[in-house]
Amino acid sequence: MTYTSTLLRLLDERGYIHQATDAAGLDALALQQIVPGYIGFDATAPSLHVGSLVQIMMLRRLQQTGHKPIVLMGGGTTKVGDPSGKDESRKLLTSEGIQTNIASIRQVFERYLTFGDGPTDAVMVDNDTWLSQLGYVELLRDVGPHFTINRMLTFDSVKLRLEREQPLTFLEFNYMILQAYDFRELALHHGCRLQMGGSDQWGNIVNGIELARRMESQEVFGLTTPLLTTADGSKMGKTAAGAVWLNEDALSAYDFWQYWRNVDDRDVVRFLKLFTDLPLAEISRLGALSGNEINAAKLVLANEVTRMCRGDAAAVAAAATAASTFGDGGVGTDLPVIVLPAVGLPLIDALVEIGFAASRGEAKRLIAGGGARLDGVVVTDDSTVVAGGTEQRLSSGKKKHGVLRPA
RNA sequence: GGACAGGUGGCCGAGUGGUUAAUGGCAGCAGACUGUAAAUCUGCCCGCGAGAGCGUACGGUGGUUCGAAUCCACCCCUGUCCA
Repeated sequence: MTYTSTLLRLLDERGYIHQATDAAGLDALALQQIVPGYIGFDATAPSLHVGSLVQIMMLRRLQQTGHKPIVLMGGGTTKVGDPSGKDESRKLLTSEGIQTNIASIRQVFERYLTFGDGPTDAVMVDNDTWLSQLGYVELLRDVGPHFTINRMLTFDSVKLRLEREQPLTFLEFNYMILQAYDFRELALHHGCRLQMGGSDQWGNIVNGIELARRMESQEVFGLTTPLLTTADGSKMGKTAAGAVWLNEDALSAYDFWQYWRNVDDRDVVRFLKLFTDLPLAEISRLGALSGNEINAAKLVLANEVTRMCRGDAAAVAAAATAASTFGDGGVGTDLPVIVLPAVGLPLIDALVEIGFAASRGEAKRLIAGGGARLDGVVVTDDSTVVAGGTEQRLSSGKKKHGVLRPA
């Protein structure tokens, strides 16, 4: 399908579109007016991770093409817990915890979007402000008639849980209703005409559209992104060390940069389109690189994404550290550092302290397996004590490096 | 409330009295090969301890036994069907 609006053309070219409820209608709307569009985000953790980055980028694209992004924080829905794609119930958080998380998450959005009061400035809203005001009886009366259980049972998020014979509580079952209510609320009070989200949110989005239509006679649209998996089929954003967090205090810029530097060859072009602002021509040039040369494209990817998410200085420092660490065996400024006492430090303790091993036993196994290195030299004796006095580079395998620095 | 089926290590899933810290798979870590990629192959994969070993662990609590994830009792939780 060819689009005429800059919004849909951009989204289409760069690979954001998976499904749309009425692509032609949305295209036409985007030509006529500023389209306020929203995406909902969890507030379950103090930081979002790379898994949410496509959605953040979608909002950025919306703003880039002259429309208005609405960031919906799920302060209220987080109290309930989204059953979509989860095979077990989520822990419930306290209100204070949720508010702290929202404040922390907002910092990242400020790097991607321009907030303010202008017509295309981004706004952030919290669905707790209206959800917590809802009365049960009123909700049943106003919203209840628009949902049938028959239909609700057909949604994948619900079906999956039932098929797997896993519990799905009434609380979670109601999640889709609350989420649908959000769309109706935003349509009513913010003129919102579009909800976007991952493909797993399709059911929720469609519900919201129907509810807005039935209650407000307002035509609104839905658009989903492909569920992003890495080329080897795993969900994006999880690595050894855990999730790839967007907030600086949750994951260092160096590790963040490394994540992008190490993506699968097959993902490079796709990621450049989705996660950077580089022109498509430049991206296809980079994508044409083959073999060893593709590493140049990965460098660009890591630099660009880190710059956008963490700022220029962080990106430059991370790149420099990587160049030094992998290039000439030096130590960059971004590597993790622990203090090396003058009397020295047992190698096992150093590995644990710097975080390369979770326990002393694990550290020993690492050493026994030939994975521990001091200044690039493999150490196989687990009783080794690192001598104090001089700075040394401690490594676990070839990729994880840290610095032991005399006090 | 009743009948039945279940609850095992991060996940899935074997195991129905002893050599079981518990088969296998996934995930993870390390090694080889490479390009800080993928695929493949190899080793490791509860904690403490230099080691012998010790401590914890199969929903919970008690019990039977020389010995229990495995048997018994009660309890908790989940599912399916019935009321």
